[in-house]
Amino acid sequence: MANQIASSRAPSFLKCSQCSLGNLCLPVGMNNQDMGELESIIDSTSPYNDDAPVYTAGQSFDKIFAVKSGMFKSVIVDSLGNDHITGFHLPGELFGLDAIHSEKYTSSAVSLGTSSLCAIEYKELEHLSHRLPSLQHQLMNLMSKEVRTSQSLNVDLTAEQKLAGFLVALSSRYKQRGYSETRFHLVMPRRDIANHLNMAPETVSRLFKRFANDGLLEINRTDLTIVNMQALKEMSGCLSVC
Amino acid sequence: MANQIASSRAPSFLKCSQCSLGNLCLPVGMNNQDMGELESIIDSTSPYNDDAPVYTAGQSFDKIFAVKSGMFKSVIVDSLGNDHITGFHLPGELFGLDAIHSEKYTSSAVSLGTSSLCAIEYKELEHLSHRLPSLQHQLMNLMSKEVRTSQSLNVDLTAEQKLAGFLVALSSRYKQRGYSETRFHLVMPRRDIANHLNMAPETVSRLFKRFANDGLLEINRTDLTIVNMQALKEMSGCLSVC
DNA sequence: GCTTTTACTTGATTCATATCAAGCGCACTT
DNA sequence: AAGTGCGCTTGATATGAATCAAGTAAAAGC
Repeated sequence: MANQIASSRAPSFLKCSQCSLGNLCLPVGMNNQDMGELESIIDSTSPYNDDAPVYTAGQSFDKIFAVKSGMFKSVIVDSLGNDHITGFHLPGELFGLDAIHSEKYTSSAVSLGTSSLCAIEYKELEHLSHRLPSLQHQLMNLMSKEVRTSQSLNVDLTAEQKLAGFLVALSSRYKQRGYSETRFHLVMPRRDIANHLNMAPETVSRLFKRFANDGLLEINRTDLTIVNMQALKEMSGCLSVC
Repeated sequence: MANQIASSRAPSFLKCSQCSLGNLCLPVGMNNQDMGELESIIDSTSPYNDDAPVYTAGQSFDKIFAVKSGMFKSVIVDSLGNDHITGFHLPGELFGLDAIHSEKYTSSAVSLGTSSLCAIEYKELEHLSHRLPSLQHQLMNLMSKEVRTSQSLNVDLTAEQKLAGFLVALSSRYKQRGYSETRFHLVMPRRDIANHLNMAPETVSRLFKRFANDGLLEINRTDLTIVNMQALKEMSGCLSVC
């Protein structure tokens, strides 16, 4: 299965113990018995179509979510109504964690293409993690990682560095999931990449062209092949990678 | 005590139960007995002088810290050696949480002026939070808040909006701590404000002048008075506030 | 008390990237 | 197969903020 091109096809796993994402997701470090307890509070949702919302900013917070297949994005809206994409979520990644401290979701989550989720009642998760140290440990690890990822996005970089870093980080996340690190589909439109990295879509387009001209990558619509990973890494300034 | 101007003078509290910051810090929601247990794993450190490091990026992670008095900043360094200030930490705030998921501190922490800290062995804190649900709850809340704060800093705003937002957020944090929300000292130099907000120090200087000319605030060296809070809030686009 | 340093201010110029404005091409419709 | 729409590309121009370059003023050192 490794090194196939990442797709948004949804395998219909039901149990954490049978899920191939266990080494990335909540069950990291858990024994079979604990995993059984975790499974008992997890709901599998029906698939989400392209652009389908999981929750909307302002709704009362109750669940966090783990991506089973496909991709989701988190979006915050400022007071002028401008969107900002705070992150893209790949299989095995959690989202909704930013809402814990408030009673409401502070961002909206939306599916990119067809995707599927596990839903976890946060109250139950919190309760269970009192009894399962390994679960609590992993939850803290994931939160800490999220803090760090957001922080490294704040660093002042050129458009070139930001896009290179984005691609390298995405590649690395696909690799962790058993997909090819050099060839994958860009599920999100250019507009979304641009928004997430705080640049104009035109800039993303121009940079892709330059990267291709310079032999760093080949790109055709959503089909991306990284040709010179090392150069991309160096260009990125190693913001969230290295 | 309320509404005095924030200073870096250090009150020498020893116990959480006697600390005025209990309503913001880790003990939120804890009963006296639980607080006693928490106190048993907390070390009070000797004061830090201006620019004194608490830890340096790369050091092995063992403790997280809570600010008792004064202010600290967290700094990450990219591969080119450029610093980036990820945050300023006021009394009652925790830092070091970004290091949990790795074995090492990923940022450096440095005192601004004379400041003091509580130090908490993370292993012990994690262990204790298995037994104290309220502690675990508050820890998750604080992490979640940190995620959200970092995310809102990523939103694409003009220099004007960013600086206005920074001042409004700082004001609100001082207010929570019982200090004046309209008048306080900017402990950090312009250079640090600029770095944190990804702008040039010259831009910060020019903006302060413009804000003063427009009657939004009065500023003299480090002494800041906010004259028109409403206008500043509106200008900020309500990034991390509202 | 004078010099030096450091932080900050102010003005002139440059530059990276946004914005504006067409145009292209693939996919979906009918 | 022609029409339509949307996402993307490409070029020309505008602009916000960085950089460069002095100059000022408060604090620190001698």
